[in-house]
Amino acid sequence: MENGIASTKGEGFLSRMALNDNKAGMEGLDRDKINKIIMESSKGSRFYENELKREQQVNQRIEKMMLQKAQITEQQLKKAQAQVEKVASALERSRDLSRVIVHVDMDAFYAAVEMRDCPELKDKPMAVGSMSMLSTSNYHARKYGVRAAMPGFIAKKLCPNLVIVPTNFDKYRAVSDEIREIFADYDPHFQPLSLDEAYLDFTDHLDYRQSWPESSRTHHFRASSTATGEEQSELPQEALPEVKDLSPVLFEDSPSTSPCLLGSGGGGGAFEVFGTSVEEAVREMRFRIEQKTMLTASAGIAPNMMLAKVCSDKNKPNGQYRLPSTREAVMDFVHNLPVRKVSGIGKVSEKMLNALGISSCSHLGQQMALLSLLFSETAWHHFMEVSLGLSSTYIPRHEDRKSMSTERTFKELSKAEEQFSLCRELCEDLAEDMKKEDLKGKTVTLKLKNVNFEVKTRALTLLCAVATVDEIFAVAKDLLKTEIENESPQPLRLRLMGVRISAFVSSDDKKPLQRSIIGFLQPGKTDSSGSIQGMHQNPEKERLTNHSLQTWALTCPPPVQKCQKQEEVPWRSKQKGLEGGQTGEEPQQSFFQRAHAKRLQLQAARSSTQEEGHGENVSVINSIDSDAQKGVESSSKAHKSTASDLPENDFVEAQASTSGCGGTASESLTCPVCFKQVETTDLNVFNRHIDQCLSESSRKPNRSTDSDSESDLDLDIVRNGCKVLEEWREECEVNEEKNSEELESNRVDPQWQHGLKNDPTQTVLLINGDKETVTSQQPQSCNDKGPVFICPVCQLTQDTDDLTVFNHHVDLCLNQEVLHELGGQTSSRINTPPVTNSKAIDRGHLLPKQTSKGKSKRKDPPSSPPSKRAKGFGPHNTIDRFFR
DNA sequence: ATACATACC
DNA sequence: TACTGGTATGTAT
Repeated sequence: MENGIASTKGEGFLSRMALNDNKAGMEGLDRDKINKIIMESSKGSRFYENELKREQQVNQRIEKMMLQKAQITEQQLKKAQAQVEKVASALERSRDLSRVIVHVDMDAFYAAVEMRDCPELKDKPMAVGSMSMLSTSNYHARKYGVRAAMPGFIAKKLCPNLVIVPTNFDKYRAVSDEIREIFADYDPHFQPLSLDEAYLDFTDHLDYRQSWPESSRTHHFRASSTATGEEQSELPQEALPEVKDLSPVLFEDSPSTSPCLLGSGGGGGAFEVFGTSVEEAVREMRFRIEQKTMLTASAGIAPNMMLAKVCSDKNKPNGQYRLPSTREAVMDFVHNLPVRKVSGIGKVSEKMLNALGISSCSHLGQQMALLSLLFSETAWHHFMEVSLGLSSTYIPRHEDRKSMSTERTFKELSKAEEQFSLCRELCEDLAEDMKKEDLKGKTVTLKLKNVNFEVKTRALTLLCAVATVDEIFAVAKDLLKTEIENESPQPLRLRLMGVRISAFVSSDDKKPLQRSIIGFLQPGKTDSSGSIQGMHQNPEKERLTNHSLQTWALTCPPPVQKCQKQEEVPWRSKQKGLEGGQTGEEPQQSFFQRAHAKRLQLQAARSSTQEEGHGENVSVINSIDSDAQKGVESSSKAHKSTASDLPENDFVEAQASTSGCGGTASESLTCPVCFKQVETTDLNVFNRHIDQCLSESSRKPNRSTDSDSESDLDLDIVRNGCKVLEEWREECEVNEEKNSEELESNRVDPQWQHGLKNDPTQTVLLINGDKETVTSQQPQSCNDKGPVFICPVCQLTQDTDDLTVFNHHVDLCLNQEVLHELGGQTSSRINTPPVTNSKAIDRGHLLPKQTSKGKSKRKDPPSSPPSKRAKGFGPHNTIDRFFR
């Protein structure tokens, strides 16, 4: 079993350091010679030593795997084989070849832009970046082995004439905007992967295109001026003044050249009419990109994303490749495809697979049984898909960002003081960025890399979302301080520091962020793949859902929200808007948080009408945002004794304690699914109960939603929230009585706070205002004198106080609405192959698809646009059923 | 919830 | 002299 270890690649080179030549433009290089230079340049460096260490870790992993492999019995293998075959056939049944997915990728993007803007560079080997690191290189340089992610100084050794141009991101961004405009003409929902890359679903475009007149498929060669903004979308058919076949950045040795350039000639008014086929459409798109930016792009056309991506590489640069939409062609294509070509399978995975004798996708298929025994479910399912040439056929809309960070590498930094001030700078930058996107997050992570390249991350999750410099720094500083202390008396010898913030909740607390089931039904796009592929994510979501519930039950109420504005009537929120409301960022919030927010809004709305009675409460509610903070601030002062400067802050753990509403008091917990009291305080017991409830409810009849994405909140409340909140309220009321006198002190209870004194303006990170807020206003929510349920769909008051009955009514309403809506727009895409693997759902984990590709972890939606999968809600699987 | 590793551009 | 920076996700604890 030692075999695979170092021998796999034949060389003694560290696999992680060796040249990675599986890139366009790097075929047939003298790898050995190049690797030798790379090694010589690196050997002995701290970087190298660290790589060595990491390589050994990987080797150990492999060793372990091989040991495991050696212990597998025929029996097990056989059994695994059966299992694998089952999954394979289910996957096979789900194969969807009906979509036309295109992956477009600009050729040597940054380098090409620089070459375009500085013709001097055109015939020279050049790269963009610095002596320390290159972002990309032109094709000329690639012949020397110079490529992206290689440090410039090594590149220089490989190619002494290499010209290194500093990056100019603003420029690339501008170009990126230009090409994205073009992308949008072919798929308004295209998904950018980076500045120069995107996935597009051409299916719809092609439908329309069939009936387009030639004039709409005619495109002119650009006038020699600079790229114009709009260009010729559809209309222009008349010759433009002067047109020339400007030939942008060509790659001298590029294998192919844009055909359209050849026939054009230099006369005035040259244009080209493109056909109606996919290839023509894609060629047209590439043509337009070239005319507009003087840069070339390559594209891949295939029935799914993974394949499209591989295809775009095939005829790069300045080429395209189409993989026919037949199972035959796909299997054939995949047969000899090296696993490393697949996005998501990187150095390490490749090496592990290699150790098992797997290098191509066909091997992958042959070894599935073994793989299923050696890898996680997620992993082997992914391998399985790869081997079958399957992946998502649905291009997820751009998802909201999940984190934001900034990090910096520098010359060794060992003085604590400097480290703190650097940390502060990073926080300033980060806060600025956060502000730009109007975000707030609850988790702050500090990243440190020492001079030996060892990386460490330290995170802390707060109860309240933060966004300002002071808030972020307060946390980061403490994290840093802890690390410094841990190391002392040695100093931390840092070479990099970074700060990240995640666990976003929207900054003005009104946006839900976590769409629930309704998100599944967004109009516009519907995944026709459905079935198994669609299910991949569901189990995962089930888990998440479950998890949110669990978490909720035992933690404090969500942060205080802005109470006014927004709809007065919860149910009435936004209506439709295929793209509308949910586009931007909607950080995440659990269903309960949203429910809570809604509730506050309700109260606020109410308060404005029925003054008094709860006058005080009202004022509390209305001033929460501004006042609660101050209140806490001042209290915190009282509590926090002395202020301190940078390094010496108290570090108060900001762990959420148990049970909601501040108390630890409750003897029983309310199940958010069945609404029953569960007589326990044991989290595990309670969780088990919820699990059970969830799996039961998931077996029940269907439900669904309308196609909007945010009215779901309202729905959630109706469905589960009210009752839950009510009980919750009751619980709180009890607690309130017990605690009302302690509220003040609770506010500053160290447990809830994480303060900072450093600066003059004391910053308070954790505010426990929710508690008071919630408790003090409880007595209303869903009803005062008995529940009044208004159906969020038909808007009619329902004459029942039985939640179950009410929910049933809503279900019916929704089903009708959804059917109506779907029938009206995408009837053709609702037909998804029927794959029912309720097992998967119940298991909560089976087939947790992860479209590999670090980026595309996106799980495809079950049968319709994903946008956001439900997290704060249980049974989405019923939705699946509904749509299958 | 954390920490660390992998991956991608 | 010199081996990035930003984001997401998977795995393990």
